[in-house]
Amino acid sequence: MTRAADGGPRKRGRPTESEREQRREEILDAAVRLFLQHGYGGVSLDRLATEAKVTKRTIYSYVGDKTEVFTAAVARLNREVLPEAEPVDRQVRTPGANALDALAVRLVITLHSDVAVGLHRMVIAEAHQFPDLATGFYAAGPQHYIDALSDLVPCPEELFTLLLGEPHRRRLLGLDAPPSRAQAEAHVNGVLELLDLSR
Amino acid sequence: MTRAADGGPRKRGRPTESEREQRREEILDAAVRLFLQHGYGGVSLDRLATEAKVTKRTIYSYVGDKTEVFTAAVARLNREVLPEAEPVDRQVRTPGANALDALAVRLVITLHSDVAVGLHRMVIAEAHQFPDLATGFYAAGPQHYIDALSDLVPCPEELFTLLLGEPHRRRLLGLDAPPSRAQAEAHVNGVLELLDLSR
DNA sequence: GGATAATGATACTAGATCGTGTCATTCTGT
DNA sequence: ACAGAATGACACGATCTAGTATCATTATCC
Repeated sequence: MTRAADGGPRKRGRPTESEREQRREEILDAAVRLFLQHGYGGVSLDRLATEAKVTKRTIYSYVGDKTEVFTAAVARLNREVLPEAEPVDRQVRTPGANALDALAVRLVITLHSDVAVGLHRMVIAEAHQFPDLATGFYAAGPQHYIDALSDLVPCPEELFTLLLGEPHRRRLLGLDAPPSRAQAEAHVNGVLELLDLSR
Repeated sequence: MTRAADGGPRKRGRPTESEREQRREEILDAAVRLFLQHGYGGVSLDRLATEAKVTKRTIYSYVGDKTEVFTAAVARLNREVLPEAEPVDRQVRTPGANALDALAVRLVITLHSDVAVGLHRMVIAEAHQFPDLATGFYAAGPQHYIDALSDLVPCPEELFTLLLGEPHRRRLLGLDAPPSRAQAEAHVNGVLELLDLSR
């Protein structure tokens, strides 16, 4: 157990190899946490260093400058949110009567989560400064889900838009709490009926 | 013709009354321009002062500190984007066969404009720091349009969501250009047919 | 005409931030 | 055991920024 785990001051000097392997992960963990909460401009490297229990020079040697830290944090968030859609492929292979329903509910819950909404908001906010992140986010997020839906319905893009809907816009604006599972299911049912997709 | 109009240095000393009336407008014009392009954190008061051809002290006496300038700029943008929806009321009073179609096209074009998308993006980006702006934006923007649609269709919220759709999400991410009128009309037709709202 | 108010130009304070430098300390490789 | 690599603690320089102060200048009020 490293001393970092119990919050004490990290010991000086060259780290052991096992510590080195955790180092970058710990830095990005802290970066994700801070960027989600305060945005790119609201996080200083000094604060990130303190939060990750590391010095700025270590951040530079493990990740790079602030823009590279942000890029790496967003990439990690993309991978963190995306796995929730992987069962999609299995669902497609065994399309039961409620496969669409199950996928839709999982999609709604996942994309309304604090992490997914925070990522979405962050990428929108910094789209000017980091256009590549916006491109990657849309491909790995919305487009990925739309492609998954395209095997199940004739109007995947419209279905995806409606599954997020105004509740998701309000989430982006910080006006709502994430929906409960019951609320997500009710929303999905309403959308599927509206599009005549109920079985 | 004031000297400000031709870009020269503004004369010193107390301004005439007519100059005073324009002063706040000029400051907010510059603020809107800069905030839309660079976001809240990307605009310094020095730059705003230069752009508005005014000194920082004048900004403070006419509008207030940076947060108040931002609030005033967003309020002005809200009023700037919203008037496009006012003909709604007249349309409602004389619901011809294509009243819905005309309103929908105007809504799509307006809300996909650079100004409207920039405002939307800015409010999302600063929702944490300025939650009241997010509330006001949603009421004056999306909710306003949804209310207008509620007199014409049984599913106004879903129709509104679809009228923006994925193209609007991509606009927020800076991935697309604003749609042409022909593209907007085609999109509206597709959405109205999908929802069985075509006359 | 004289007092007062408001402004531009300029400088300044105080603080934050990015990125780098120094030095003692600790681990790795040989 | 010993040289070199990597780190924490600390400091530093350069830059930027918000907000305020000073002083000459110009308009308004009486």
